[in-house]
Amino acid sequence: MSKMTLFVGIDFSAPAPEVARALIGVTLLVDGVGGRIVEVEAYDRTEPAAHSYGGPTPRNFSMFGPPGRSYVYRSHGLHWCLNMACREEGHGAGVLIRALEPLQGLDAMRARRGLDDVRLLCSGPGRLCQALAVTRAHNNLPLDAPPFALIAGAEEVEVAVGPRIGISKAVELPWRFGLAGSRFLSKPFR
DNA sequence: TGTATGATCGCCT
DNA sequence: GGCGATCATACAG
Repeated sequence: MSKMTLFVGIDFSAPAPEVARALIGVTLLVDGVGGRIVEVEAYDRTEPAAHSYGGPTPRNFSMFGPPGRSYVYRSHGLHWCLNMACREEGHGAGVLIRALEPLQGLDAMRARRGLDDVRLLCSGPGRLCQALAVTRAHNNLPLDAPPFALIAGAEEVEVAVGPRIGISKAVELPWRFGLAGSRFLSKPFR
């Protein structure tokens, strides 16, 4: 495994579901603001719910570049969503970051979100990007260099698994992963 | 607690 | 021209 793809103990050249599971409990910061990752989803080119399904396009090209880079896209015309590219270069896979447990920069996040409730600051892919001020400017950047920072979790975590949310194809794949029992999930696991 | 709906943009067919 | 890897609000039960 290359040095470019291995940091915080995560090999981003591994398959998306493996990377997704490994990311639970890792702390993600953007310009020093962020928290612990509590919910993610895996996507892969071989499966029709993925943006990379069908090959590279102007929107999704960063999922086909080196693993360990960001893929940021706009959802429904108003929200930004953050992914981490994985698998080997050229494959087209990623992990969608769906929820964080806010830890650092609470005031900045509250101001950007326009609300006080910590539980609502980062409990959803669009919400978290608003709280961390992630936009198209953050697309296709290495995740182990500023403004991004990834910090390994200190303790073992129990990971819950279930079907992905908000998609209409490949609904049956159990590719949503979360920190079991966390109050900061976008939706509880059953 | 849940279902429905509008906002609003860019990519893909 | 249609359709989202969404969110906040509005209303029903």
